[in-house]
Amino acid sequence: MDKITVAEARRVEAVGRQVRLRGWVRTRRDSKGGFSFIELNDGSCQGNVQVVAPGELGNYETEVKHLHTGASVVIDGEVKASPAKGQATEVLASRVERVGDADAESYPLQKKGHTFEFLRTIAHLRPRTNTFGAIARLRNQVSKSIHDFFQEQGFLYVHTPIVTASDCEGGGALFRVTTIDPDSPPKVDGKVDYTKDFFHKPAYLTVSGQLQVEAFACSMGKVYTFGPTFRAENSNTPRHLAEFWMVEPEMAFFDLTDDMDLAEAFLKRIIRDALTHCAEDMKFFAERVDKEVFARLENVLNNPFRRVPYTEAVDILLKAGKTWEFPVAWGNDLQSEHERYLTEQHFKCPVILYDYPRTLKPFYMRVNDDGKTVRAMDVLVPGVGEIIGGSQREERLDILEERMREQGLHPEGYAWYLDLRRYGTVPHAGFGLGLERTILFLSGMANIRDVIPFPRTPGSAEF
RNA sequence: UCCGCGAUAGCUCAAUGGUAGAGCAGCCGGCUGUUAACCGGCGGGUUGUAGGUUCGAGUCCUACUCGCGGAGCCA
Repeated sequence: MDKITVAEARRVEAVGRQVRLRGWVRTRRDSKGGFSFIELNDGSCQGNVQVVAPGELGNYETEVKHLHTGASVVIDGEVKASPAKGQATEVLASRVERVGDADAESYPLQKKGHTFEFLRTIAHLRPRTNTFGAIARLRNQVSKSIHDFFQEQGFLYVHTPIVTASDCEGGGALFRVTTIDPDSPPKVDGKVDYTKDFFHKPAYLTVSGQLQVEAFACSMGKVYTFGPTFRAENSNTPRHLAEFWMVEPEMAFFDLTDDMDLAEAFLKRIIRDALTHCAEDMKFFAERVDKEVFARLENVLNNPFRRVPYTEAVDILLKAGKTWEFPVAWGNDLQSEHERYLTEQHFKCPVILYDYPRTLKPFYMRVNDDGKTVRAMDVLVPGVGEIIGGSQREERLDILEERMREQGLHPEGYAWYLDLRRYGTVPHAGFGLGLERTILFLSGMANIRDVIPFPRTPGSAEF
């Protein structure tokens, strides 16, 4: 008697084996011929295994015929080739143990489909559905691909801090971390005295591990960080979360071209792995979620990413003969409508835009010789828009300080970061990829709240 | 944060300002190596909240709450 998964039991090689299966009932169909069919799922794969429960079972009338959707069971039996259409194998049960019943009157999941909006209100039960099981497995695969890709290339995984005491990229997008009693905060000169706080200064949840991971790139060479990231922006859209996962590689002695090469290879690896290792789930997405998903992924996989300077992109947009909701002009940031036009209609393939105006990008991006642009790059893909943002970093101390002042930042607050340029500075580059947006792209799911187990958005931190 | 749409049974949705319904799910029965099974019966409602207009409001008006879509910000 081997304990096996539903995924194993569904394979024809399992025929003839005596096995034990553990899982949850998806549906039950009774036959007056004196037996029942139980669709069993244990999360190991998209499909269920059909269990045939004969009427001779001692608990057939008392328990088996009353197994509801959602009940947990242990099944002992023999895997057999299925005589009927719909599945290659089935399990003839010699024992069915009901472990935990699920009251049919109150259990919210039904055999039939539910809207994603409704499932969001029962986020603790939705992994028991086809779609969210598939998402969970895909998320796992993408996480594994991220580690595999970088580890195989000799990258070092660095754990950057979740709590940061430096107010990195400016103002209001940060969650404050404090142990101060909000009802009676210590005060000095009428303002809250953060020197009395846990860290003796204001502290926040990280918005990016980039600055810290640069420190390790400038000593270990090729490194990456992969973890949760927090934004307190009041964005209520299908593409934003207050808590999300981001992978950020950072490489010493890399220029912007090296950075683009890596980003392109990385994205293609993630897609290839998903198609190879999540084939059944990807097929489910193509059939039930987004019919275009394979075409879109093949397009990205099989085309070189078109690399276009920002200045050229602006020219293309100006000559497109279209009326834009937001004006196109050199120095203006590109809007969603512009990015989508470039990747979906003009080039019809993935596009990497680079060399953006210095006024549009953060202080740490390297200034080009023209003095007007910086070595920034954004990867745009059809169907989603921007999926990766990166840059070659400014390694020259004097220019970096100048850029900080230009953007109203105080170099004194970044002493440790400036030390990386003061002592043994090197050209280096990196990028960031949002995990959830990648899952949206891969699955064709429409709402980012449905590709993370427990979404956190403005006004919502349930579960 | 701005603009738009919505909220009715457990779920998905109907209902000219005039007695709140259907399908699915559930329960009971029937039938069947079934496949989102099928057939019959039964139970199920403070129509998001608070006001207002009206003889009469699920329906019209106001505010609020929540959800969704678009935009901004961004990953």
